[in-house]
Amino acid sequence: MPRPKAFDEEQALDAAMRTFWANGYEATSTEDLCRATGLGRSSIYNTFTSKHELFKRALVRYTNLMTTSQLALLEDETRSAKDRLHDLFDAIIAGEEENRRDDRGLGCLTVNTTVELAARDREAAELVARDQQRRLDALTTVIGIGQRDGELTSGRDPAELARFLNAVIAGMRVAGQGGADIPTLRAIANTALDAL
Amino acid sequence: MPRPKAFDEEQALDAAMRTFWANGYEATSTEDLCRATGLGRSSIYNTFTSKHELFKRALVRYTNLMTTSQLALLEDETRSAKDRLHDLFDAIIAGEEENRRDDRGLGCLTVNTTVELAARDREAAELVARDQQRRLDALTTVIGIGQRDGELTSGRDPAELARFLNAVIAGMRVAGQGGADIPTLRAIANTALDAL
DNA sequence: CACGTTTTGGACAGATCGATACAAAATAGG
DNA sequence: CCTATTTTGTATCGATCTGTCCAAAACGTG
Repeated sequence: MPRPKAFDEEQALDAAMRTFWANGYEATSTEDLCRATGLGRSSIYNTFTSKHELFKRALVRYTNLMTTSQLALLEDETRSAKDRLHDLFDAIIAGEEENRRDDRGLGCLTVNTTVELAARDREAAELVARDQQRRLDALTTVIGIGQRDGELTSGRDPAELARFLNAVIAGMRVAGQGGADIPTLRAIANTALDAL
Repeated sequence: MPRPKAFDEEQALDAAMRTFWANGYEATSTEDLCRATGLGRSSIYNTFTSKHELFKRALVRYTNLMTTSQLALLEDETRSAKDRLHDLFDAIIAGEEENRRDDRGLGCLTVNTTVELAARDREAAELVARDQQRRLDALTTVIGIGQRDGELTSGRDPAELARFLNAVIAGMRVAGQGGADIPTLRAIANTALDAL
Protein backbone atom coordinates (compact mmCIF):
# COMPACT_ATOMS: atom_id res chain seq x y z
CA MET A 1 0.00 0.00 0.00
CA PRO A 2 2.66 2.54 0.89
CA ARG A 3 5.26 3.82 -1.44
CA PRO A 4 8.41 1.72 -0.98
CA LYS A 5 11.82 3.19 -0.25
CA ALA A 6 13.92 3.72 -3.34
CA PHE A 7 17.16 2.77 -1.56
CA ASP A 8 18.68 0.01 0.51
CA GLU A 9 18.73 0.97 4.15
CA GLU A 10 21.78 -1.12 5.05
CA GLN A 11 23.71 0.30 2.14
CA ALA A 12 22.91 3.83 3.24
CA LEU A 13 23.86 2.99 6.80
CA ASP A 14 27.13 1.63 5.53
CA ALA A 15 27.93 4.85 3.69
CA ALA A 16 27.08 6.88 6.77
CA MET A 17 29.26 4.64 8.91
CA ARG A 18 32.23 5.18 6.61
CA THR A 19 31.73 8.93 6.70
CA PHE A 20 31.62 9.08 10.49
CA TRP A 21 34.58 6.74 10.55
CA ALA A 22 36.69 8.92 8.30
CA ASN A 23 35.70 12.35 9.57
CA GLY A 24 34.37 11.94 13.08
CA TYR A 25 30.98 12.88 14.46
CA GLU A 26 31.26 16.65 14.74
CA ALA A 27 33.02 17.18 11.45
CA THR A 28 30.38 15.21 9.56
CA SER A 29 27.49 17.43 8.53
CA THR A 30 24.07 16.17 7.58
CA GLU A 31 24.81 17.35 4.07
CA ASP A 32 27.93 15.18 4.06
CA LEU A 33 25.69 12.29 4.98
CA CYS A 34 23.33 13.13 2.13
CA ARG A 35 26.20 13.17 -0.33
CA ALA A 36 27.73 9.96 1.01
CA THR A 37 24.47 8.04 1.02
CA GLY A 38 23.06 9.63 -2.11
CA LEU A 39 19.85 10.36 -0.23
CA GLY A 40 17.94 13.57 0.30
CA ARG A 41 17.55 15.11 3.73
CA SER A 42 13.97 13.95 3.98
CA SER A 43 14.86 10.34 3.34
CA ILE A 44 17.61 10.42 5.92
CA TYR A 45 15.50 12.02 8.62
CA ASN A 46 12.51 9.89 7.71
CA THR A 47 14.59 6.73 8.05
CA PHE A 48 17.08 7.53 10.79
CA THR A 49 15.34 10.25 12.85
CA SER A 50 18.38 12.41 13.56
CA LYS A 51 22.10 12.71 13.03
CA HIS A 52 22.77 11.39 16.49
CA GLU A 53 20.47 8.42 16.05
CA LEU A 54 22.08 7.65 12.71
CA PHE A 55 25.48 7.81 14.33
CA LYS A 56 24.46 5.33 17.01
CA ARG A 57 23.16 2.93 14.38
CA ALA A 58 26.37 3.36 12.37
CA LEU A 59 28.42 2.69 15.48
CA VAL A 60 26.43 -0.43 16.30
CA ARG A 61 26.83 -1.61 12.74
CA TYR A 62 30.55 -1.01 12.91
CA THR A 63 31.02 -2.92 16.13
CA ASN A 64 28.86 -5.77 14.87
CA LEU A 65 30.83 -6.06 11.64
CA MET A 66 34.27 -5.70 13.15
CA THR A 67 33.97 -7.40 16.47
CA THR A 68 31.98 -10.31 15.14
CA SER A 69 34.62 -11.14 12.58
CA GLN A 70 37.40 -10.66 15.10
CA LEU A 71 35.72 -12.84 17.70
CA ALA A 72 35.34 -15.52 15.08
CA LEU A 73 39.13 -15.57 14.78
CA LEU A 74 39.56 -15.74 18.53
CA GLU A 75 37.04 -18.55 18.93
CA ASP A 76 38.36 -20.73 16.13
CA GLU A 77 39.02 -23.92 18.05
CA THR A 78 40.88 -25.49 15.16
CA ARG A 79 43.81 -23.23 15.96
CA SER A 80 46.02 -22.84 18.99
CA ALA A 81 45.58 -19.87 21.31
CA LYS A 82 48.80 -18.29 20.16
CA ASP A 83 47.85 -18.69 16.52
CA ARG A 84 44.45 -17.14 17.16
CA LEU A 85 46.06 -14.07 18.68
CA HIS A 86 48.39 -13.80 15.70
CA ASP A 87 45.42 -14.16 13.38
CA LEU A 88 43.68 -11.34 15.18
CA PHE A 89 46.60 -8.97 14.83
CA ASP A 90 47.11 -9.99 11.22
CA ALA A 91 43.50 -9.16 10.51
CA ILE A 92 43.79 -5.81 12.26
CA ILE A 93 46.88 -4.92 10.26
CA ALA A 94 45.26 -6.09 7.04
CA GLY A 95 42.32 -3.85 7.85
CA GLU A 96 44.61 -0.92 8.48
CA GLU A 97 46.32 -1.58 5.17
CA GLU A 98 42.97 -1.61 3.42
CA ASN A 99 41.63 1.58 4.91
CA ARG A 100 44.18 4.23 4.13
CA ARG A 101 43.78 7.71 2.76
CA ASP A 102 46.73 9.97 2.08
CA ASP A 103 49.13 7.49 3.70
CA ARG A 104 47.18 7.51 6.94
CA GLY A 105 44.87 4.98 8.53
CA LEU A 106 41.25 5.82 9.31
CA GLY A 107 41.78 4.28 12.70
CA CYS A 108 38.93 2.45 14.33
CA LEU A 109 35.49 3.95 14.79
CA THR A 110 35.25 2.76 18.38
CA VAL A 111 38.63 4.26 19.27
CA ASN A 112 37.74 7.46 17.45
CA THR A 113 34.41 7.61 19.24
CA THR A 114 36.03 6.99 22.61
CA VAL A 115 38.40 9.88 22.03
CA GLU A 116 35.91 12.29 20.51
CA LEU A 117 32.67 11.55 22.32
CA ALA A 118 32.97 9.24 25.33
CA ALA A 119 33.31 12.12 27.77
CA ARG A 120 30.13 13.90 26.72
CA ASP A 121 27.92 11.33 24.98
CA ARG A 122 26.74 8.73 27.44
CA GLU A 123 25.01 6.58 24.86
CA ALA A 124 28.03 6.43 22.61
CA ALA A 125 30.22 5.68 25.61
CA GLU A 126 28.00 2.79 26.60
CA LEU A 127 28.00 1.33 23.11
CA VAL A 128 31.77 1.31 22.88
CA ALA A 129 32.09 0.02 26.46
CA ARG A 130 29.82 -2.90 25.66
CA ASP A 131 31.80 -3.70 22.52
CA GLN A 132 35.06 -3.44 24.40
CA GLN A 133 33.81 -5.85 27.04
CA ARG A 134 32.98 -8.44 24.41
CA ARG A 135 36.45 -8.17 23.00
CA LEU A 136 38.10 -8.27 26.41
CA ASP A 137 36.16 -11.39 27.36
CA ALA A 138 37.17 -13.19 24.20
CA LEU A 139 40.80 -12.14 24.60
CA THR A 140 40.83 -13.23 28.22
CA THR A 141 39.46 -16.65 27.32
CA VAL A 142 42.01 -17.22 24.58
CA ILE A 143 44.89 -16.08 26.76
CA GLY A 144 43.70 -18.41 29.52
CA ILE A 145 43.69 -21.29 27.07
CA GLY A 146 47.18 -20.40 25.92
CA GLN A 147 48.43 -20.36 29.49
CA ARG A 148 46.79 -23.68 30.28
CA ASP A 149 48.39 -25.20 27.19
CA GLY A 150 51.77 -23.79 28.14
CA GLU A 151 51.89 -21.82 24.91
CA LEU A 152 51.93 -18.46 26.68
CA THR A 153 54.54 -18.17 29.37
CA SER A 154 53.68 -14.87 31.04
CA GLY A 155 52.35 -15.60 34.50
CA ARG A 156 50.12 -12.55 34.52
CA ASP A 157 46.37 -12.57 34.97
CA PRO A 158 44.71 -13.30 31.60
CA ALA A 159 42.28 -10.41 32.08
CA GLU A 160 45.19 -8.05 32.62
CA LEU A 161 46.95 -9.31 29.55
CA ALA A 162 43.73 -8.90 27.59
CA ARG A 163 43.53 -5.25 28.61
CA PHE A 164 47.15 -4.89 27.66
CA LEU A 165 46.54 -6.28 24.17
CA ASN A 166 43.47 -4.14 23.82
CA ALA A 167 45.46 -1.05 24.67
CA VAL A 168 48.13 -2.03 22.15
CA ILE A 169 45.46 -2.40 19.49
CA ALA A 170 44.12 1.07 20.26
CA GLY A 171 47.68 2.38 20.18
CA MET A 172 48.27 0.79 16.80
CA ARG A 173 45.15 2.48 15.50
CA VAL A 174 46.34 5.84 16.71
CA ALA A 175 49.80 5.19 15.30
CA GLY A 176 48.24 4.33 11.94
CA GLN A 177 46.29 7.58 11.97
CA GLY A 178 49.52 9.37 12.78
CA GLY A 179 51.08 7.99 9.63
CA ALA A 180 52.86 4.84 10.81
CA ASP A 181 53.37 2.41 7.96
CA ILE A 182 52.42 -1.25 7.89
CA PRO A 183 55.82 -2.69 8.87
CA THR A 184 55.83 -0.43 11.90
CA LEU A 185 52.41 -1.63 12.95
CA ARG A 186 53.56 -5.18 12.43
CA ALA A 187 56.58 -4.64 14.65
CA ILE A 188 54.39 -3.19 17.40
CA ALA A 189 52.07 -6.17 17.17
CA ASN A 190 54.93 -8.67 17.29
CA THR A 191 56.46 -6.99 20.29
CA ALA A 192 53.16 -7.11 22.11
CA LEU A 193 52.56 -10.75 21.28
CA ASP A 194 56.04 -11.67 22.41
CA ALA A 195 55.21 -10.20 25.80
CA LEU A 196 52.77 -13.03 26.42
CA MET B 1 52.11 54.45 24.39
CA PRO B 2 49.60 51.78 23.64
CA ARG B 3 47.00 50.52 25.98
CA PRO B 4 48.32 47.37 27.68
CA LYS B 5 46.46 44.08 27.70
CA ALA B 6 44.37 43.55 30.80
CA PHE B 7 45.13 39.83 30.91
CA ASP B 8 48.04 37.44 30.93
CA GLU B 9 48.46 35.88 27.50
CA GLU B 10 49.98 32.63 28.75
CA GLN B 11 47.23 32.19 31.26
CA ALA B 12 44.60 32.64 28.56
CA LEU B 13 46.47 30.22 26.31
CA ASP B 14 46.48 27.73 29.11
CA ALA B 15 42.73 27.96 29.58
CA ALA B 16 42.21 27.54 25.84
CA MET B 17 44.54 24.54 25.82
CA ARG B 18 42.55 22.86 28.57
CA THR B 19 39.30 23.47 26.73
CA PHE B 20 40.55 21.96 23.47
CA TRP B 21 42.04 19.14 25.46
CA ALA B 22 38.78 18.31 27.20
CA ASN B 23 36.35 18.84 24.33
CA GLY B 24 38.29 18.55 21.10
CA TYR B 25 38.70 21.08 18.34
CA GLU B 26 35.35 20.92 16.59
CA ALA B 27 33.27 20.75 19.75
CA THR B 28 34.96 23.83 21.18
CA SER B 29 33.22 27.01 20.07
CA THR B 30 34.78 30.44 20.16
CA GLU B 31 32.27 31.29 22.85
CA ASP B 32 33.52 28.35 24.89
CA LEU B 33 36.97 29.85 24.54
CA CYS B 34 35.71 33.23 25.70
CA ARG B 35 34.12 31.67 28.76
CA ALA B 36 37.18 29.55 29.56
CA THR B 37 39.65 32.40 29.19
CA GLY B 38 37.39 35.09 30.60
CA LEU B 39 38.13 37.23 27.57
CA GLY B 40 35.87 38.92 25.07
CA ARG B 41 35.82 37.89 21.44
CA SER B 42 37.78 40.94 20.41
CA SER B 43 40.60 40.21 22.81
CA ILE B 44 40.84 36.64 21.63
CA TYR B 45 40.85 37.50 17.95
CA ASN B 46 43.13 40.46 18.51
CA THR B 47 45.64 38.27 20.33
CA PHE B 48 45.33 34.90 18.61
CA THR B 49 44.04 35.77 15.12
CA SER B 50 41.65 32.85 14.71
CA LYS B 51 40.32 29.74 16.37
CA HIS B 52 42.62 27.58 14.29
CA GLU B 53 45.67 29.67 15.10
CA LEU B 54 44.78 29.59 18.77
CA PHE B 55 44.45 25.84 18.58
CA LYS B 56 47.89 25.50 17.05
CA ARG B 57 49.39 27.63 19.77
CA ALA B 58 47.58 25.61 22.42
CA LEU B 59 48.86 22.41 20.86
CA VAL B 60 52.41 23.69 20.78
CA ARG B 61 52.11 24.77 24.38
CA TYR B 62 50.79 21.37 25.34
CA THR B 63 53.59 19.49 23.63
CA ASN B 64 56.18 21.80 25.10
CA LEU B 65 54.85 21.37 28.62
CA MET B 66 54.30 17.64 28.45
CA THR B 67 57.12 16.43 26.30
CA THR B 68 59.72 18.63 27.92
CA SER B 69 58.94 17.28 31.36
CA GLN B 70 58.80 13.72 30.07
CA LEU B 71 62.08 14.03 28.21
CA ALA B 72 63.65 15.33 31.40
CA LEU B 73 62.76 12.03 33.04
CA LEU B 74 64.17 10.04 30.14
CA GLU B 75 67.39 12.00 30.07
CA ASP B 76 68.07 11.88 33.80
CA GLU B 77 71.51 10.30 33.79
CA THR B 78 71.49 9.76 37.54
CA ARG B 79 69.08 6.90 36.99
CA SER B 80 69.32 3.64 35.11
CA ALA B 81 67.57 3.21 31.78
CA LYS B 82 65.00 0.89 33.24
CA ASP B 83 64.26 3.25 36.09
CA ARG B 84 63.85 6.13 33.65
CA LEU B 85 61.26 4.19 31.70
CA HIS B 86 59.42 3.36 34.89
CA ASP B 87 59.57 7.00 35.89
CA LEU B 88 58.04 7.98 32.58
CA PHE B 89 55.12 5.61 32.92
CA ASP B 90 54.63 6.62 36.54
CA ALA B 91 54.42 10.23 35.47
CA ILE B 92 51.96 9.41 32.70
CA ILE B 93 49.74 7.51 35.10
CA ALA B 94 49.98 10.27 37.69
CA GLY B 95 48.90 12.71 34.99
CA GLU B 96 45.96 10.53 34.08
CA GLU B 97 44.98 10.36 37.72
CA GLU B 98 45.15 14.12 37.97
CA ASN B 99 43.08 14.88 34.91
CA ARG B 100 39.83 13.07 35.37
CA ARG B 101 36.27 14.17 34.89
CA ASP B 102 33.32 11.90 35.56
CA ASP B 103 35.63 8.92 36.14
CA ARG B 104 37.22 9.31 32.73
CA GLY B 105 40.58 10.58 31.64
CA LEU B 106 40.93 13.57 29.33
CA GLY B 107 43.44 11.58 27.34
CA CYS B 108 46.32 13.38 25.73
CA LEU B 109 45.89 16.37 23.47
CA THR B 110 48.32 15.00 20.89
CA VAL B 111 46.54 11.65 20.76
CA ASN B 112 43.17 13.39 20.60
CA THR B 113 44.44 15.65 17.83
CA THR B 114 45.87 12.74 15.89
CA VAL B 115 42.51 11.00 16.01
CA GLU B 116 40.35 14.02 15.35
CA LEU B 117 42.39 16.16 12.99
CA ALA B 118 45.51 14.49 11.57
CA ALA B 119 43.71 13.30 8.45
CA ARG B 120 42.44 16.71 7.41
CA ASP B 121 44.61 19.32 9.15
CA ARG B 122 48.12 19.21 7.78
CA GLU B 123 49.53 21.74 10.20
CA ALA B 124 48.15 19.94 13.23
CA ALA B 125 49.43 16.65 11.84
CA GLU B 126 52.90 18.10 11.44
CA LEU B 127 52.97 19.50 14.95
CA VAL B 128 52.05 16.17 16.51
CA ALA B 129 54.45 14.31 14.21
CA ARG B 130 57.31 16.53 15.28
CA ASP B 131 56.46 16.03 18.93
CA GLN B 132 56.18 12.30 18.45
CA GLN B 133 59.58 12.18 16.82
CA ARG B 134 61.15 13.90 19.79
CA ARG B 135 59.62 11.38 22.12
CA LEU B 136 60.59 8.44 19.92
CA ASP B 137 64.18 9.63 19.74
CA ALA B 138 64.45 9.95 23.50
CA LEU B 139 62.85 6.56 24.05
CA THR B 140 65.14 4.95 21.50
CA THR B 141 68.19 6.37 23.20
CA VAL B 142 67.16 5.18 26.64
CA ILE B 143 66.28 1.73 25.39
CA GLY B 144 69.64 1.52 23.66
CA ILE B 145 71.36 2.41 26.90
CA GLY B 146 69.36 -0.21 28.75
CA GLN B 147 70.34 -2.84 26.23
CA ARG B 148 74.00 -1.88 26.37
CA ASP B 149 73.89 -2.10 30.15
CA GLY B 150 72.23 -5.48 29.99
CA GLU B 151 69.24 -4.12 31.88
CA LEU B 152 66.83 -4.73 29.03
CA THR B 153 66.97 -8.20 27.59
CA SER B 154 64.78 -7.98 24.51
CA GLY B 155 67.00 -8.24 21.47
CA ARG B 156 64.74 -6.08 19.36
CA ASP B 157 65.76 -2.89 17.64
CA PRO B 158 65.55 0.01 20.13
CA ALA B 159 63.64 2.15 17.63
CA GLU B 160 61.05 -0.59 17.24
CA LEU B 161 60.70 -0.94 20.98
CA ALA B 162 60.34 2.82 21.25
CA ARG B 163 57.45 2.76 18.80
CA PHE B 164 55.96 -0.08 20.77
CA LEU B 165 56.10 1.86 24.01
CA ASN B 166 54.71 4.91 22.29
CA ALA B 167 51.77 2.90 21.00
CA VAL B 168 51.16 1.50 24.46
CA ILE B 169 51.12 5.02 25.86
CA ALA B 170 48.56 6.09 23.29
CA GLY B 171 46.55 2.97 24.07
CA MET B 172 46.63 3.79 27.77
CA ARG B 173 45.32 7.25 27.01
CA VAL B 174 42.46 5.84 25.01
CA ALA B 175 41.76 3.28 27.73
CA GLY B 176 41.67 6.05 30.30
CA GLN B 177 39.18 7.99 28.20
CA GLY B 178 37.13 4.81 27.93
CA GLY B 179 36.90 4.66 31.70
CA ALA B 180 39.77 2.38 32.70
CA ASP B 181 40.83 2.99 36.28
CA ILE B 182 44.32 3.69 37.53
CA PRO B 183 45.23 0.12 38.58
CA THR B 184 44.27 -1.05 35.10
CA LEU B 185 46.50 1.54 33.50
CA ARG B 186 49.29 0.54 35.84
CA ALA B 187 48.92 -3.10 34.86
CA ILE B 188 49.09 -2.22 31.19
CA ALA B 189 52.23 -0.18 31.79
CA ASN B 190 53.90 -2.95 33.78
CA THR B 191 53.12 -5.51 31.12
CA ALA B 192 54.61 -3.30 28.47
CA LEU B 193 57.74 -2.60 30.48
CA ASP B 194 58.21 -6.30 31.19
CA ALA B 195 58.30 -6.88 27.45
CA LEU B 196 61.63 -5.09 27.26
C1' DC C 1 -8.02 3.06 -12.28
C1' DA C 2 -8.58 5.48 -8.07
C1' DC C 3 -7.46 5.52 -3.21
C1' DG C 4 -4.55 5.56 0.91
C1' DT C 5 -0.05 5.73 2.42
C1' DT C 6 4.65 6.73 2.32
C1' DT C 7 8.62 8.62 0.23
C1' DT C 8 10.88 12.31 -1.80
C1' DG C 9 12.67 16.95 -3.12
C1' DG C 10 13.19 21.62 -2.11
C1' DA C 11 12.41 25.47 0.46
C1' DC C 12 12.98 27.27 4.74
C1' DA C 13 13.12 27.94 9.94
C1' DG C 14 15.79 28.89 14.00
C1' DA C 15 20.05 28.54 16.07
C1' DT C 16 24.82 28.78 16.14
C1' DC C 17 29.11 29.02 13.84
C1' DG C 18 33.66 31.79 13.13
C1' DA C 19 34.94 36.25 12.22
C1' DT C 20 34.60 41.45 11.65
C1' DA C 21 33.36 46.51 12.29
C1' DC C 22 33.42 50.24 14.99
C1' DA C 23 33.32 53.28 18.62
C1' DA C 24 34.43 53.94 23.42
C1' DA C 25 37.76 53.16 27.02
C1' DA C 26 42.35 53.04 28.64
C1' DT C 27 47.13 53.91 28.94
C1' DA C 28 52.29 55.58 28.31
C1' DG C 29 54.88 59.19 26.53
C1' DG C 30 55.41 64.02 25.18
C1' DC D 1 46.74 67.19 30.04
C1' DC D 2 46.78 65.86 25.46
C1' DT D 3 47.75 62.71 21.81
C1' DA D 4 48.81 58.43 19.55
C1' DT D 5 47.97 53.73 19.90
C1' DT D 6 45.99 49.62 21.36
C1' DT D 7 42.50 47.04 23.74
C1' DT D 8 37.92 46.03 24.70
C1' DG D 9 32.69 45.42 24.47
C1' DT D 10 28.86 45.22 21.57
C1' DA D 11 26.49 44.62 17.60
C1' DT D 12 26.40 42.25 13.68
C1' DC D 13 27.85 39.90 9.43
C1' DG D 14 27.32 35.96 6.20
C1' DA D 15 27.77 31.16 6.27
C1' DT D 16 26.49 26.90 7.86
C1' DC D 17 24.38 23.90 11.13
C1' DT D 18 20.45 20.46 12.32
C1' DG D 19 15.94 19.71 11.68
C1' DT D 20 11.03 20.66 9.83
C1' DC D 21 7.27 21.59 6.56
C1' DC D 22 4.65 20.74 2.72
C1' DA D 23 3.23 19.58 -1.67
C1' DA D 24 4.06 16.45 -5.37
C1' DA D 25 5.42 11.94 -6.88
C1' DA D 26 5.20 6.95 -6.55
C1' DC D 27 3.73 2.71 -5.24
C1' DG D 28 0.54 -1.56 -3.55
C1' DT D 29 -4.10 -2.67 -3.16
C1' DG D 30 -9.12 -2.88 -3.64
